[in-house]
Amino acid sequence: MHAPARLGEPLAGETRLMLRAAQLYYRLNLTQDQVGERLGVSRFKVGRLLDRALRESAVRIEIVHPAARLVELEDALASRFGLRGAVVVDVPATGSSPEDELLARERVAEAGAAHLASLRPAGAIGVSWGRTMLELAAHLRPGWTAATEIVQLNGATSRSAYPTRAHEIVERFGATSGAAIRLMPAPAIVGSPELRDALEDDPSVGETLAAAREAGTAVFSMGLMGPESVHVASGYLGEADLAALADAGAVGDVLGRFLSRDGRIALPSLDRRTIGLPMENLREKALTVGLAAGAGRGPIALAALRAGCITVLVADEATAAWVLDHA
Amino acid sequence: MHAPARLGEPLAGETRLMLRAAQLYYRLNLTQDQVGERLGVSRFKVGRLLDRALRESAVRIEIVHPAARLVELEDALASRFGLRGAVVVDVPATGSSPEDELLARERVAEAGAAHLASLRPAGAIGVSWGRTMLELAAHLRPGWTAATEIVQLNGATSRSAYPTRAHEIVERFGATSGAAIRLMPAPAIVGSPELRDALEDDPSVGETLAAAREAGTAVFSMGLMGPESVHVASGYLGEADLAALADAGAVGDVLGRFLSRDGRIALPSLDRRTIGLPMENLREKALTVGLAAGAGRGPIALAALRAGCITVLVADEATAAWVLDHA
DNA sequence: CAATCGGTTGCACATTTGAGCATCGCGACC
DNA sequence: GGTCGCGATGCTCAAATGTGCAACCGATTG
Repeated sequence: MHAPARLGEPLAGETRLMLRAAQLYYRLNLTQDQVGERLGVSRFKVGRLLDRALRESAVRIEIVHPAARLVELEDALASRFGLRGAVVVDVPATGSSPEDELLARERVAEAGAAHLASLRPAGAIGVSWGRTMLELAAHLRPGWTAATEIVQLNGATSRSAYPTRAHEIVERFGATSGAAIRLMPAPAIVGSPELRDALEDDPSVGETLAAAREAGTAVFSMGLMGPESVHVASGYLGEADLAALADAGAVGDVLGRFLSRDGRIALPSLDRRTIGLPMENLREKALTVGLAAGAGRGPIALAALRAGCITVLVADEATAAWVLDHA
Repeated sequence: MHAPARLGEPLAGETRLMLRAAQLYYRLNLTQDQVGERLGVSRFKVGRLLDRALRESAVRIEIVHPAARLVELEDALASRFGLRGAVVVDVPATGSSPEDELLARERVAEAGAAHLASLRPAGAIGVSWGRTMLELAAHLRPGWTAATEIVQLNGATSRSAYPTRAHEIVERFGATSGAAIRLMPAPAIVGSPELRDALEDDPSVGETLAAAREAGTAVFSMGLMGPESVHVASGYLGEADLAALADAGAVGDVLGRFLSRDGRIALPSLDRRTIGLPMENLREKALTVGLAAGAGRGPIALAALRAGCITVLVADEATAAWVLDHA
């Protein structure tokens, strides 16, 4: 398109004029009028000269702020996946050591809390649990929303020594907003579909589940697939389930629902043993905030986006970049 | 002044907004109104955000055209020395081999011819001689000026086998413009002040000299000091004169007048033996175009500028840069 | 020599942007 | 609890800028 004046070519007078105009206009901040006066041409010509300079990219305008890349990623994510918004967080260290994971979680959770507050969600808000959610809850500031009810979205009562602390999360959401809370007194995953159905039919769980379906807003984090999943630590998943999930191509979970790369339920047999809001109900919500923090979350973030269950994604830079790279 | 957001700091929402505004405004060329609409803020706020982005240099506007540097040098020269104009020419090779010198001369002469034509000088035009002037004359296009008379500014009849070709230059100036010509039938430098005065008093030289004084415009090149000076080749300067000039700190010549670094006549005794327009008359002209082409011309160009005998300088990039560096 | 065509110029007018100013909200300090 | 001051906001109005259009210039061609 633009043939840059080769060095050694005689410089056309027009080009000289153009560059001089650009210097006066952009460096000295003169008006086009003043530039025209100094150069002895009309302001219209100056305007056209500047036009040309821009078109031929003789002047370059670039955004050099260190955070510009984050904003770019946010916009790219939002437009690529039709999101209502995206928040990409810069995390200093991007390794996968426990400390780095912790840091990423902190930063993403903090940004998630701030962004969630800025959205001022009303009515009922459903929340999941997990380390990132716990961190997010810790960052909520009193009065951040005027929501009426906080509902736990999926089962969490631990059967191991490692507590899920789901109640802490829900309580913190409630305490900071003044909303009523509704817990879900059930494990995340049980041994059989029949037991799952029985529990969900029981009012203790069923009423919470109904409220979860009604909530207009959902906030959840994305979990890794593998031995480091919280579901393993919490005792919901055993070796056999893990192996079956791996065979089925699961990449991680959302509300205890394990997804494969393409965003489908990876292992329906397991899904039928999972207690909590089903995928299809999550998809229907007006506002769903999904958090992905830490190394290896790219695949599940992408899967969740493909599943269409996210309207606002909050992620660290590496995860965001991975998602866009592989979309 | 501006503390760039350190990586790892939580990114203030304001900054996000600022960067987003900058992206939309500068990259997508939306109006501030449209940006405001998309970002949900007033156009005034957008304006202020963009202001801030500019002040904090989060956006950088730079002129990247390869010739931009030339224009910068031109402007710097013009303002530093109060010139009416300056033309700096890009010369591909900037060594000091004979071929490089030739190339520099060609390019500067070509640019000088073009610029001279664009100035449309009227009335009488005085010209000097030399290799650069010969080249310049060759580049003059018919009808380049409506001048009435072309006057040779200094003596040139050669006493060696190496001709000065001054008449060719003057004739070419005349032929391309239709102006009458006036040659100066005298050597550049003679053996004694008395002979100089006698020649200048003789009508043959005196009338041309008078016309030279009257001319409103002068065009001349700058010569090197040393054994490679055209005055040595033409036989005007001997070993003794060269040594004396060197002792006196001469750096080059203008119209056969050798100057020291500060722009003064380096060796008055030699100057009194030089035939042609004196420095003080050159200074009085409304328009004087001085050409400096080739390695080592920096010092004489600077000296001539300091002498105040140049209103338009035409030089190669290296010379221009040298002058500004040492001014 | 007239006709025509592409490209450039300046202009009137609409849009966009900037500057100064009154107002508002909020926190600090009496 | 009042009020003072500061920063942020939005407004009006003027300046600056972009756009479509008609006139014009110079070159080419029938």
